[in-house]
Amino acid sequence: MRNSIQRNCIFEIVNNSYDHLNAYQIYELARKTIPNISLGTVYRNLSLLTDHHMIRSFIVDGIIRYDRNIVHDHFICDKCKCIIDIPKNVDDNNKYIDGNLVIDYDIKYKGICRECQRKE
Amino acid sequence: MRNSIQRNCIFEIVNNSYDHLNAYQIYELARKTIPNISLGTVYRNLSLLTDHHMIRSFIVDGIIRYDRNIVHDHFICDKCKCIIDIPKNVDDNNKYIDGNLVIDYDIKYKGICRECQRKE
DNA sequence: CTCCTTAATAGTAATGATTACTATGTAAAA
DNA sequence: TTTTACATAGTAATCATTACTATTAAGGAG
Repeated sequence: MRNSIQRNCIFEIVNNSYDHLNAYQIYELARKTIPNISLGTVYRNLSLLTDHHMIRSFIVDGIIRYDRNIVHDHFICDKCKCIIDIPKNVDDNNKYIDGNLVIDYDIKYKGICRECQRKE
Repeated sequence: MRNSIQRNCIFEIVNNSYDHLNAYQIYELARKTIPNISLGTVYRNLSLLTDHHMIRSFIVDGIIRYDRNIVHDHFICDKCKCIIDIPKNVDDNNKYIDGNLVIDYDIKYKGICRECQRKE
C-alpha cells in the first residue's frame, strides 16, 4: 500500500472515534479536512484498512460500521439503538466446535441499555 | 394476522429448510407453489413472521437470511462460506453486563469448517 | 532531480437488496 | 350477505455499496 493523505485521514477518523461510524458518517467527517474527497475513496479505503486489520467492521441492521482494531463485542439497545462496547470475557479462538476450527467470533448482545432502564 | 396462503407457504419453506435461505431464494421456492407470488409479499411476510417470532433472521455479508425459530448460533466458513448451526452452550440471557440488560445474544463464529480442513 | 510505472483518486454510473406505493383482491367479522 | 380492513401483485423508489474511467500522484530506478 502506497501512502495516501485520504487513507491516513480515514484511518485517523476511525481510530480516534468511539461512535461506531458508518461509511457516510466517515465521509462527512473526512470532508472537513479534504473537502472534495470521494465517497468511493472512503469505501475503498475502509475495505483496505479492514483487510489489513488496521480497523474492524461489524454490521447493525444491514449497515456496515467501523471501529478501532481493539478486540471487543457489542451491545445494541432495542430502544435507543445505541451501541456499547463490551469486553470479551471468554476466549474461544482457535478452538474446535463440532470439528470446525474457530478462528474468531463476534457476539452481538441485544437488550435494554443502562440509560433506557433508568428512564423507565 | 389474517390467514393467507402466501404467508403459510413462506412459513413452511423457512420452517422446513436447513439451508439458511435469503429472501430471493425463498421467493424462488414459493413460486413453485404460487407462480405469481410477488417478491414484495415475500419480504413483507418474512418481516411479519420474524416480528411474531415464528422464524428468525440473521445477517451474513449484509444479506438477511432466515431460519427456523430454534435457538442456536452460526459458524461461517471463511473458505467455502457455508453456514453451520451451532447449539448455544452458555445461556447469558436476562443477565446484566455493565448495567445493560441482555435479553438475547447472537454469536457468529468464523473459521474453517470441518469439510474444508479435510480437503487441505 | 527527472522519468516512469502503477496504485490511488474524484466523479459518476451501475448494482442489488430492500422498502414504498397503489389499485385490486380476499379473509373473516357483523 | 355485506362490509371493512388487511393482504396481494406489480411496479417504482430508495439507499448502501460497488464498478468504471479518466486523471493524479507516490515513490523507485536511473
